[in-house]
Amino acid sequence: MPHSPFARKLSAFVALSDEDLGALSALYARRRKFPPGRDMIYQGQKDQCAYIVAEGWACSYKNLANGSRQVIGFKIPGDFLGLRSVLLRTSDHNVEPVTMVEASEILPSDLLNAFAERPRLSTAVLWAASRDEAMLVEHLVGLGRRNATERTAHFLLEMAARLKLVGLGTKAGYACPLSQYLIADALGLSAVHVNRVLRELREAGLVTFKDGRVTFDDFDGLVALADFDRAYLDHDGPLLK
Amino acid sequence: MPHSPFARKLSAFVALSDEDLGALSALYARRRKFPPGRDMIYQGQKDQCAYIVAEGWACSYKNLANGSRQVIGFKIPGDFLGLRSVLLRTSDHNVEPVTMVEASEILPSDLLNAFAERPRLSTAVLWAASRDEAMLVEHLVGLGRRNATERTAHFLLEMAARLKLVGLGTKAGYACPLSQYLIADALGLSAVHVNRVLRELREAGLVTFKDGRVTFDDFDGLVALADFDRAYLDHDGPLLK
DNA sequence: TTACGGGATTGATCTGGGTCAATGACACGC
DNA sequence: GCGTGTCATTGACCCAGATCAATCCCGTAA
Repeated sequence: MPHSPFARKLSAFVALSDEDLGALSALYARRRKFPPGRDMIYQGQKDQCAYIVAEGWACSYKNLANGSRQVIGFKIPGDFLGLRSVLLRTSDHNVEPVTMVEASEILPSDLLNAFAERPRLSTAVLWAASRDEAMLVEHLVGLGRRNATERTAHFLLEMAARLKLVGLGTKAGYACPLSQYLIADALGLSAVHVNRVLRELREAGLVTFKDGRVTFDDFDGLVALADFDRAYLDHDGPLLK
Repeated sequence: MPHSPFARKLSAFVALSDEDLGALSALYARRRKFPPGRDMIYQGQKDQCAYIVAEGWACSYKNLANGSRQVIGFKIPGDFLGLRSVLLRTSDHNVEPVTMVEASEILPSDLLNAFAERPRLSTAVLWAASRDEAMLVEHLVGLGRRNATERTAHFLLEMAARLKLVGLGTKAGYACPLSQYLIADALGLSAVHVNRVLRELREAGLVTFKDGRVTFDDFDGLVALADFDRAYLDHDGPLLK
């Protein structure tokens, strides 16, 4: 089974036929590279393509009138990107490559045709979208009701769980290319305060964030502190067989 | 066209055939009532039904370990409810009726069958989910980067725009059954502070929130204060014809 | 008619996290 | 070898919004 990480992710939820898988891989024939420094998707842009990330990290964000910005989420290999922009026809956010990103481009028309012809594929993508939405909800809850420490701990754990699923991390830690500024924009904090919180977590012997790497010193302790429940990232076998 | 508000909403985006519409209305044969006081959906519940709200307001929320809670969003007539719970097979949140709610129950199996047989319906629901996600993103951005006043103003405007779409509000105002406690839990603030912010907005001649009613005294001024852009709630004609 | 309970309202006080400012530590292009 | 830019780090101080504590209003039940 020479499937892409994305195909593997979808198959875990909705059993896809060979035809479905064929239609899926036909979608992403065109592979593109995006160096950091220039956004892949711009807010307000119409008829935007969608992408499936193959390599690298990206982040989706929104700029506010008051000059600040809020990072909505980070995208890692296997993630779908820009689905909302395609369906709503105008992108409501920007996407910026954090590292060099390699992604397969999907034309809106191809995507909609595939949905029309391969209903299972459509359900599978709807599932993937639901999973993304669950992460969004967790993020929202964190911004609304968790303090800076819990929020940071939760964030580091969520990334660990997501990366582990695509083989880019273990319970011990993972490579993390994010600056403290980016993390601050994701967590609704200032970079200065993120720095302080990371120090606290390190001094408490919970996690170490250093030189582009997150190392868990006390995984269970961190889970307890963050009240982290990974249920929202899991699933237990295909819904449709 | 004796369509439900939900069918009308979907049709605005994806042109649905009579067969599609038939399949849609077959889905929600069973109408149920939910009085306030008992949740319609519980976190952790499996094999949850989905609902389409016909009457009343509900709110989805999550309880945290630290005792606080975060309201994810409010559901009004025409809204789909519990789609994520069906697709992920376990509900990650609670849904509580704010007023008496009337809703059509949809069995998970019926929903999945309808998706398999009516691809357009599936795409239409995916669109509705994207629209909900756009609201979620706006909410997240508000919690992360807007201050209490902007956040409150934005919230009141968003509800106005949504209610207007289903004929429950005008530019002048709308009936709003929410307590200040509920609004606080949605905005990540304390009820006391929501009260103060509402007073400020009233004294500034922008909006009045009183006796279960929101009245706009200076709509444009409020839009300016909140940096409100309703693009994320709009769409311009069917994507699929 | 009184008691009661859920909201709304306001004042007083406290604090988590922001802001400002300075200093290091590298990695680069020239 | 030397500027220059980006990120990390730390200290000093400040403020938006939380918390605590009353009071009020009003609908409902006994």
